[in-house]
Amino acid sequence: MSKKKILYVEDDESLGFLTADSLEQNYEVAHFTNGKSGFEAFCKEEFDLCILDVMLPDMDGFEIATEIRKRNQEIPIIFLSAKTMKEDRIKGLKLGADDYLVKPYSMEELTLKMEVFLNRSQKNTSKNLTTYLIGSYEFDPANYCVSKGKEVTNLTEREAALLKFFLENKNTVLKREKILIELWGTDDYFVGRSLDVFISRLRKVFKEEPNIRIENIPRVGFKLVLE
Amino acid sequence: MSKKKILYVEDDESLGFLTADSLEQNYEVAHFTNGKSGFEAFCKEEFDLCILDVMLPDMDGFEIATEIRKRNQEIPIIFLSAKTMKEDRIKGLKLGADDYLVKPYSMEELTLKMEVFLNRSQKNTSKNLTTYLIGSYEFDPANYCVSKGKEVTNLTEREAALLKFFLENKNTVLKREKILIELWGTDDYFVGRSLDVFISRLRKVFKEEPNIRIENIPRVGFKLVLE
DNA sequence: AAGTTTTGTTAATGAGTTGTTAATACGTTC
DNA sequence: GAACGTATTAACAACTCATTAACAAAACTT
Repeated sequence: MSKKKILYVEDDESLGFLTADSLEQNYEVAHFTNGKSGFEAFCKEEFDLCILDVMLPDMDGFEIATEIRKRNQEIPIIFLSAKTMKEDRIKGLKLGADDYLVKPYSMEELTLKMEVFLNRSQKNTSKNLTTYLIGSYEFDPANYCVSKGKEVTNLTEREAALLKFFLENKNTVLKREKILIELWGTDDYFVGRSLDVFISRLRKVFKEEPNIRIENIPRVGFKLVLE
Repeated sequence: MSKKKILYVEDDESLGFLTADSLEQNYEVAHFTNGKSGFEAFCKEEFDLCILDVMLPDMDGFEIATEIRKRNQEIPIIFLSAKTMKEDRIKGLKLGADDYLVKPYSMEELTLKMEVFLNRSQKNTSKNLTTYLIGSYEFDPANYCVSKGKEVTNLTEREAALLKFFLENKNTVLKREKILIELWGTDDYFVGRSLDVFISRLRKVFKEEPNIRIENIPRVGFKLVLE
């Protein structure tokens, strides 16, 4: 099945490129950094879903949405906004947006919403896995628990999300910022420290099995090593 | 390139042996006639692709696939089924099958699909689009590591950057200045000495292989020589 | 050949990062 | 609003790595 085409208009450089990069794993992403070029792209090509930042140079997200809706009543539109402002939210939904995400949002949150609208039944199949085997442990991401024989350890939501992310990328280095944007939606000193705390907790869960390791690459990130 | 290993589980005698025979021209085939032994083989050996009949004694194709997916999210799985039943097809795909063939299928059809997945997974594994071969070592710049067989050495960020720069310019002289400006952004006495320290460390990584050398051209720079 | 500069290597240093545990804040449920 | 579970922040210990230092070896200079 071919990748869905996403129109993504976002002018914030760091957030935009990181998000686009992350989305490109599962979608074909056309990323524009100003309203006008984004809208022009919409007119030229066929997309499956639009993600629009509200505040943009040239032409704001609402204007783009208005024009898009004149031409296509079906295509899902998701707004992104730094503001929580209720009026914005309502304005967006009135224009025919399908959903609204307030920054900072996590990639997890975003892709989840996207999936709902694209209603992809057989998505990245490994993500629908019931359980993962990790050494002699079994991890059930839906139920937030890790078991070894009869021994069951409950994980918290974040612990489970982090572990799942590692498993989807096992044996490869995940950069700190990538993890943070994916799961927390931002990347600052404090969420960074939070990540370290969760890493520590996950290590504790698997401490008995020395061939399950979360290795640190200083100043870069972490790698889940399974041998 | 060595032959790809195929796990093939099919209980129908005449079809199974004929197919296995035919596949053996191009692949290394492990053929099992019941679910349990097929799955056990999967656990013991490393395969490149699985072909599973749905209806099998002991353990059906879906069960095998479920267990396989817990252990390996990447390996392509192709189901074979006598039934056209849509539910079966969907069930299979949900379990993470990559394709589905309805019997009777032609060998041509089967090998075609196999090739698609084998090529794809080959590309996928090299999604670290640049993994360099250095003698009997393999360097993965995205993962900051050098491996020789099962032995894996983690490099630091700087070591990896330097090694990558050398590999991009192997067998050519890199001026000190150029390396320093490229990687450190400046060129003074102290960063120069730092470079020398890193050169020394990289040499240590490859010290066992005498035909991997970082040669010094006095007052000019260094050259990575690979023979 | 003696003196000077450059490079090789190992070790010491220090800034910054990470590991870990505890304390606090937050949100939910009753 | 108390009790609970969780995420975040704080605090401090431990560690890592790039840099600097120190000294040895090699390469140039005169």
